[in-house]
Amino acid sequence: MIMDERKKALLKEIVETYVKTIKPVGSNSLCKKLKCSSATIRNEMVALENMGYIEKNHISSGRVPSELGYRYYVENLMEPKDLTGEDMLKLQTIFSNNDLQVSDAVSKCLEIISDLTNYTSIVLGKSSNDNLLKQINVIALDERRIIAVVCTDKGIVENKQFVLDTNTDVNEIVKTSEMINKMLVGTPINKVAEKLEFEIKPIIAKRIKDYETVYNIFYDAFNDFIKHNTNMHVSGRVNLLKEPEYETTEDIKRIASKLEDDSFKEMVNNIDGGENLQIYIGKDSNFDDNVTVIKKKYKSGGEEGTIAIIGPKRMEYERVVSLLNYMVDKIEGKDERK
Amino acid sequence: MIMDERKKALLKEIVETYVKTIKPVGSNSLCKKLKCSSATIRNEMVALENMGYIEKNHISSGRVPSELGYRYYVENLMEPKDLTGEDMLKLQTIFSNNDLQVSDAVSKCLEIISDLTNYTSIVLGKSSNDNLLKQINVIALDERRIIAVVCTDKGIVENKQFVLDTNTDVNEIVKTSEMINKMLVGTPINKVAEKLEFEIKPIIAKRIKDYETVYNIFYDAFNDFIKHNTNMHVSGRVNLLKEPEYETTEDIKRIASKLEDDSFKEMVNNIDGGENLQIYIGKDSNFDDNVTVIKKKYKSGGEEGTIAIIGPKRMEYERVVSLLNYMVDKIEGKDERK
DNA sequence: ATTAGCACTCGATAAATTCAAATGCTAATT
DNA sequence: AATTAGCATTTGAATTTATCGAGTGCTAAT
Repeated sequence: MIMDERKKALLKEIVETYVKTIKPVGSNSLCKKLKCSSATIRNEMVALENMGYIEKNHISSGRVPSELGYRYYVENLMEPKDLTGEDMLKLQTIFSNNDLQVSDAVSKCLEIISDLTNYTSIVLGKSSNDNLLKQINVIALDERRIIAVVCTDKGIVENKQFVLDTNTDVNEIVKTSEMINKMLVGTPINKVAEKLEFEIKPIIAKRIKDYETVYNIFYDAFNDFIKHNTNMHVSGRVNLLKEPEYETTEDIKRIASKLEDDSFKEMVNNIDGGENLQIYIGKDSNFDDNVTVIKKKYKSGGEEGTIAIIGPKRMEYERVVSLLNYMVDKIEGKDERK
Repeated sequence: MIMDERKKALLKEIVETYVKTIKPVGSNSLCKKLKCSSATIRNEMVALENMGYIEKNHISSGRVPSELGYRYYVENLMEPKDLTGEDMLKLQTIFSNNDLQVSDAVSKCLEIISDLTNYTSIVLGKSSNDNLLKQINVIALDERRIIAVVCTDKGIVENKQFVLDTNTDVNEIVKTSEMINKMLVGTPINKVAEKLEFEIKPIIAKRIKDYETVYNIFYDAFNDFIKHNTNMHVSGRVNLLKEPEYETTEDIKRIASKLEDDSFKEMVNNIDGGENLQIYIGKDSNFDDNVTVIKKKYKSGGEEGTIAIIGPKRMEYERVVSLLNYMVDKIEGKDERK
C-alpha cells in the first residue's frame, strides 16, 4: 500500500485534530477539510489503519494516531513554523540580559517553555571539557581542616573540604598547590588528574614524606570537580501530571515517580542521537510509554548539556520543535557576543 | 462535658486504629479493646462527637478523628516510644560517617526518613550567622572578568563572577581584597557588608579613583553569599501523592503543584514556633488542609535550618516524632565530637 | 472511484436495585 | 444510674439494567 497525497493529508489532519481536541477523530468531522464524503474518508482510514498509522480504541470509536503515525508525522508531514510573536517575545527578555550565566539562562528559558507549552522540561548540563584549569587555592580553616578551591578559565568554581590526619603537614599541601598552579594551569580540567599523576606525583615523591596523602587530596579535589559539575534543572514537573490523558491515579503516580527519581537523569543522557534535535515517541522515549521526549544538545560558554521537553504523545510537535531550535540557537549565540 | 479516662482511651483507640486502617472506625470493632459493649461505645462516641474530637462522614459510617481530635491526641494522648531497632539501624549508618558535611548528613537522613515513613520531607537550611569570614580571594579570569571567592571558618565557600568596565583596574580590586583579608577576617559573615562600608570604604576612597565600583563589587559578593547560602532539599516528593486518601486527580494535582512551587519554602519558614518540635495539623499547616506538618529546627556545624515532615493528617505521629527528635539530637551531637 | 444508506457495535451516562456496615433510640438488665 | 441488647433506619458502595448516540463497516447505487 502506498502513501498517496490524500492519505498523507488525512494523517496530517488526524494528528493535528487529535492534538488539539484530544478526542478520537471521526470520519464526519473531516469531510470539509478533505473535500470528500465521510465514506471515502472511512475507506482511507481503513488503509491507514492497515499500515499501522492510526488505531481505534474500540470498534465504534474515531481514530487516534499510533506511535508509528506520530513518527511518520514528525518525519514527513509536519512543517515547523516560525515562532509566534508572543512565544518569541517571552523568550527574548532572557537573551537581552547579558549578565546571566549560561546555565541560568538555560534554566530560565526552560521555565518559560514549560509555562508556554504546559509540558515538563529538563536540562542536564555540565562544564564542558574545554574548561581549562585556571587556579587552585588551598585555604586552611584550622590545623586539620582545609578547603581546596578549583577555578577554571570559564569561571566555574568548585570546592571540597578535607580533614587531615595529624601527621600531614598543611604547608606541604600549600606548596603542592603552588606547584600545580605553576605547572598545570591551562590544562583541560578533565586531564588534570592524569597530569597530576605523571608530572606532579614524581616530583613531590622526592620532597614530601607523606606524598601519597597529599597526592590523593588533589586527585580527589579534581575528580570531584568533574563529578559535581553536572547540574540538573527541572521545570514544570507537575505540568505533565496535569495532561488530561493521564486520568487514573496509577498513571499519575507512576509518572510522578519517574519524574522524581534518577531514571530521569539517565533518560536524558542515555539516548545519544547526535547533535541534531531528536524526537522520541512513546516506547522509544526510554522513559514512559505514554510520553514523547524532544531533546537537543547545546554548548556554550564552557558548558554543554542536553535539553529535553517531555509531554504527552499528542505533543504540539511543530511548536515545541520551533521553540527548542530557537532557544538553542540563541543560547549558542551568546558565546559569540562575548 | 469532661474527658474522663474512658473517653480518652476511646479517642486514643480511634486515632490509632484509623491511622492504621484508614477506614472509619465503628463501635463494634472496639468492644474488645475497651471491654464494654458497642452500645456503650456508641454513647461515648456521641459525647466525643459533641466535643468536636471525632466526626462521621455520613450518618451511618464509622467515626474519623477531626483535626481537633488529632490535636488532642498529640497533646495529651500519644506516647512517643523509643525508636524500633530497625528504624534506628538505618539512621545510624549516616552518623557513623564522620566525613559528611552537616547539610549532606541532614539530606541523607531525610531520604531515609522519607523512605521509612513514606511521607515527604524537606530541609531548608542556611549557613548560620556564627560563620565568620575566613578569607576572600579574587581570581582574574582575563582582563575584564573576575571571580570573588568567599570562604568562612566553618568551611562554607561561595563565589560570584563579575564583568568589569574597561576603566576598572583589576589590581585595585586585588589590593582591596587583601585589605579585607587583613582587617575583616573573623567578622560574622552577616556583619561584613556593614563593616565594609565603615571600615574599608573610607580607606579606599582616598586611594582609589573608582572606589565606588570596587566597593560595590565586594558589597555584592558578600550580600550574595548570604542570599545564595540557603539550600532546600526535598525527599520523597511523590510519597505524599501515593497516600491513599488522596484519591481524586484533583487532590493529587493540587498537592503535586504545592510540592513544586515556592509556597512550600514559605511554609517551612513562615511558621515559627520556637525551638521545640512543632506539629501543625490540617488548616494549621499553612500548606494544605489535608496534611500534617511536623517540624523541628536544628543547628550544627555552621549551619542551621528547619526540617519538616509532611504527611497525611492520619500520620504515624508517635513514630515521626521519635524519628525527628532522634535525628536532630544526633545531628546536633555531631558538633561536639569535633 | 466515490458516495448514500443502513444495520450494528460499544462506550458513556443515568437510573434502579441490592447489600452491608454502622448508627440512634428504646426498653430491658445489672 | 450505668450498661447493654435489640431493632428499625440510614446511607454509601457495588452491581445491574436501560438508554443514547457517535462512529463504523459494508452493500448497492451513482
